[in-house]
Amino acid sequence: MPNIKQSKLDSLLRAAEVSCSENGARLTQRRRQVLSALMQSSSPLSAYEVLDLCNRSTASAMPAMSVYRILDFLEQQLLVHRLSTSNKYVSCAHITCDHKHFQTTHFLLCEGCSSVEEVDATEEASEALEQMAKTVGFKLTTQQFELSGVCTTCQNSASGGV
Amino acid sequence: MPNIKQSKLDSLLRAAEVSCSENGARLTQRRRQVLSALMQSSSPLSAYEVLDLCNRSTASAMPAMSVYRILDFLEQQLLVHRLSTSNKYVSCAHITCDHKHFQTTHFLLCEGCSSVEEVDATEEASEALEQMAKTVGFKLTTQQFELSGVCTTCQNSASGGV
DNA sequence: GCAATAAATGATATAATGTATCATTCTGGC
DNA sequence: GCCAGAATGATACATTATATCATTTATTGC
Repeated sequence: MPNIKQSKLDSLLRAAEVSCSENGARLTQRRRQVLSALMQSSSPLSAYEVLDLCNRSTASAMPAMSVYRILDFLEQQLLVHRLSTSNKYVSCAHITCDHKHFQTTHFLLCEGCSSVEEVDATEEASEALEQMAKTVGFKLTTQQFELSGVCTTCQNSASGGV
Repeated sequence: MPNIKQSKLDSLLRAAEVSCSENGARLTQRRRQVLSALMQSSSPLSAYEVLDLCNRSTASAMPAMSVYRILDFLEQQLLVHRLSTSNKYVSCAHITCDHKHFQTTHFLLCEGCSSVEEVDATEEASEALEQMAKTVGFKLTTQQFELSGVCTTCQNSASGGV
């Protein structure tokens, strides 16, 4: 059961297709299948979870190898992000808008419902972190972090969401 | 070849032993062996890298299972930290001092030499990040991040260190 | 349209990583 | 020494990831 409307999914996939072709890449059937699985999930998925979903929705079994290859591709196309703390994948929240990725996107991971919120780094946070790193001589090369917390919904439903 | 002096290693291990006994835990031979391997490494090690090191230094082969168990133990004792982005382990930088861990320790990971610097979060950084999360309704539960960058040494040796 | 070429996927094997389970050994308290 | 619990050994297996080569599918130049 999709967590998003079909119409929404369609428009996302169309936008993804456009985005690919602008890069001279193709959003093939298989790639669309993988991307679609991620888009319909409310939480990040591991490569094998994606695989299972894909193999549930169609008759022709996809090999694990393909999933890894396709996830790599989608990540390069910035259609999908890899969360390194959990080693899972989420579809990018900015596929339909003109949002630019300057290595300054943070991911807020809800411990209750496993949902992910993709937010831009604030100027203050970036500077404070850079400053902090500087005190030990470090120069940050990325401003893309994964922060654990609790989302609004789960804060309200004190139990911790479902 | 150890990257630290034997005397330094000894004092670290002694401090670790004291720390354990204060918690009613024991730093056994095996645990000491694992911890020692991490202490002597200048960069984080995966569980299997630790295993290899342990099995190189002694005749009696340690099973992988033990390494995982022992790493869990050492992590609980705060003698070792697990880096979730790389799924590797580093020995704590504050074993010999009275440093407290309040979930506010950041890890700066050098892309050049893979070294790790353990730093306390600054007030500014913590607040800025909390504020950022707040804008989307998130409440952070931890302030322990892993930031990629380049350390002083590697910045100077432009090649990227070795 | 069609061959040549490149891109993408399939298929298989295998490497690497992590966990479950039960047996055995070690340790401290009595 | 004996016992209970902690720690480790040993084995099997589950999960995750990659290497490699064959096959299919698309693209390009003609």
